[in-house]
Amino acid sequence: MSNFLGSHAINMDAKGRLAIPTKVREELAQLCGGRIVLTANADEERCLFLYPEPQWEELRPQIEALPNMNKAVRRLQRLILGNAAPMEMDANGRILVPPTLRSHANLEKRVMLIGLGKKLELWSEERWFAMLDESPGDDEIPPEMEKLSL
Amino acid sequence: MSNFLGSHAINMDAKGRLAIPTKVREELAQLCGGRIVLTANADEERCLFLYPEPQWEELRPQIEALPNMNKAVRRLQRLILGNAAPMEMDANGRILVPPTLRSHANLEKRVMLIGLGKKLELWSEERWFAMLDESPGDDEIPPEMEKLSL
DNA sequence: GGGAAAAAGTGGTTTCTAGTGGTTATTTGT
DNA sequence: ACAAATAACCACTAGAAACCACTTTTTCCC
Repeated sequence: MSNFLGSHAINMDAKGRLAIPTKVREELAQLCGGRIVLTANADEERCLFLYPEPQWEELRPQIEALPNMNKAVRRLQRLILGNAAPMEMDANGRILVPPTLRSHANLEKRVMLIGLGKKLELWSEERWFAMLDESPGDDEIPPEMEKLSL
Repeated sequence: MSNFLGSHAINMDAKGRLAIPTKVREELAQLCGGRIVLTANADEERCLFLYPEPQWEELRPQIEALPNMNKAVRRLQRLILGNAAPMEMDANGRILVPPTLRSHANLEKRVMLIGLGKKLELWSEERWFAMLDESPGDDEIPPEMEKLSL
């Protein structure tokens, strides 16, 4: 089972190629033979999701099946399905980020790759740290989270 | 069962290596073979958590399983999972603190290692003593705490 | 109480591999 | 068919991690 953790600062070169860190690369290799799906996220946060193919194939039907008379649902479908790009790493463990996705998440040279269990997130370094510095906001905290003992 | 207690003042060298005090080192060795997970904390307090692997593996699934359409949940997941770094001590009982975590907790040369039962906390010496001087704040006190008899 | 030995803390060095950039080949579109 | 853009391949460099050596402190024994 996939279990991505930790944050990695990586550089995108002039051609839009991203070198996946060795640790992550090895996990991806044995998990899905390097076949991944890159897509936009659903929220206002403007980062990219990177799913190993099996995890993606688990998620995709659920999103497709959502009843979409609701505007928020249509938006979610358009963002996640409409931006999905299947790809493989090259011989050096790099992926080529499509220009559309690059601009969606505002990726320039300095990029953060964040492991979140079953998936990874790609952030522009600037936005990642800006997000962390923000106040937690005043969304109500779900009871499952209240019960945690860290 | 782990039961870390007490505070230790330790020094970080120029490469970001932290020598774990012998007492703690021995506890970690027999508890988890020296395999630990270092991560950021979830609050505004800006210190690091140090979990023995078994304790971490108890906590991790709970955080991954949280329903994350909620913003506060996503933030928690990104902080705790997204900063988690599994590591082992080197031959001299030292750990290498990743630069990201170093700056998250503002760790420089002088660092405090605090035992809190199942986990340890890492603080910059400066922030540790500043926190102790602060007033307790005005969060409402949970009923479990009200019932304590110290 | 003093000295010696062992253990712990500290800093440096070397080696290897991951990351980076460039070059060539191939494919696609005009 | 030719040109441009994309993809695969190859080679080099810099940084990290493992290894090693030295200094300092503490403890035990004489």
